[in-house]
Amino acid sequence: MKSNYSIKDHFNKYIDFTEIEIDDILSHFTLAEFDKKEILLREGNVCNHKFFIIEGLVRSYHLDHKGNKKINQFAIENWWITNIESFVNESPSLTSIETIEPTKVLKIDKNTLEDLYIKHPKLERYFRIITEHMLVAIQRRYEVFLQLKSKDRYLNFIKNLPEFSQRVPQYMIASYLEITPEYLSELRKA
Amino acid sequence: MKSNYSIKDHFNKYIDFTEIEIDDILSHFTLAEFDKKEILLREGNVCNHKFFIIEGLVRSYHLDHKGNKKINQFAIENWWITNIESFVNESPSLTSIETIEPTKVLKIDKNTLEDLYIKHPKLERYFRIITEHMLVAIQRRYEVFLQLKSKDRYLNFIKNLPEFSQRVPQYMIASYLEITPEYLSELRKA
DNA sequence: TTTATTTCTTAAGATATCTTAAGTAGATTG
DNA sequence: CAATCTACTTAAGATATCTTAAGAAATAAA
Repeated sequence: MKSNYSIKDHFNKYIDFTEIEIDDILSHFTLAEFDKKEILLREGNVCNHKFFIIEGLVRSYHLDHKGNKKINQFAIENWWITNIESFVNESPSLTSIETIEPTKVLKIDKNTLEDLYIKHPKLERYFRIITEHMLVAIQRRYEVFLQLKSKDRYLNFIKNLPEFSQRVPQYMIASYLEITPEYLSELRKA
Repeated sequence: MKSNYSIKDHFNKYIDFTEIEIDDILSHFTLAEFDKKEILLREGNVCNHKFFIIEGLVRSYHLDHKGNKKINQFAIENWWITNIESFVNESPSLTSIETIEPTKVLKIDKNTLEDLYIKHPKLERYFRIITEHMLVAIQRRYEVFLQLKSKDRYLNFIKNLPEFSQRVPQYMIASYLEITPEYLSELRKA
């Protein structure tokens, strides 16, 4: 495992790992590469991995009763993505994770990660902290949601995640914002 | 610190602590008692504590632009509550936490908790796991939200949290479900 | 018990957002 | 370059939900 990926910086941003520790940890990660529109996790399967995105862009979605893909997460470089519910409970995932751009990830499976927690308590600390941050982020995201009307959600989105508005097609943003593409189009005009 | 509170069982449900460990950990918690309608955390202050509810019922809310209290969380016996964003970032809390019933909590402040993490890595593991579970719960909650219309959100709520529908007044449930009390009333009739 | 406060209900009109259906522009493939 | 598919726009009518205002019922206080 090449060990000069950006994930090293990410680890060190939160925890003071030694070079040795990081190399040992990273030696248990696997690099995987995907073309665009490839599936990392398929709805219905158990999600056994956490994915760290080295390069690229993915979305997580589920199919609603009409067969529409409802997007609940995007992730880009230096973000973790998984279906946490499936990962924690080892239950069938309610979402699929699919690339939007060609994507490289480092992935680690649950059992290996559990072993690493024992061997490297610092790693468990890292994930305790990361998980807290995710909790904050998701809470903030949904609160914005509940408090803002469609138009303001959209403005809020392009302001806070400008990179996404460049790299993600409009209709996917609409889906993520829980707006119909038609109505978003109208809002953008107004 | 009396150490036969239900919190012991809660710890042991996730992690195999020894009696000694738990007693040491609990010796750093403080018991606090509140009447109904008392404030545990006031919007604008930094939330330095995590609260474990021994007995009672609380809500977390923030004031919207019209001065309405928008409830974003309830918590009862054996639940943790805090404002995680404020706690993690040491930023002013965007929510208040207030009792609905007379309530007893065990509370621990951030610095003490950080020290305990060092002394008892098992405790850090406990919170890593707890935090993952919260992440799952909040994600699931909001996804229900985005997918269901008002009526089904309400039915879903009384089905999954029947205890709350008994102990919490209707207009607070309406607030939590992001429905006006008038419309909820109408939905209940229909 | 009487009064005051809190909680719940009813109904009419207003608004945000969706649905459907069609058309246009842009991108990708043959 | 033509053809096909994908993404975006427009507009009319339908629906869910909110707003406002008022009154009824229940609970707590005096």
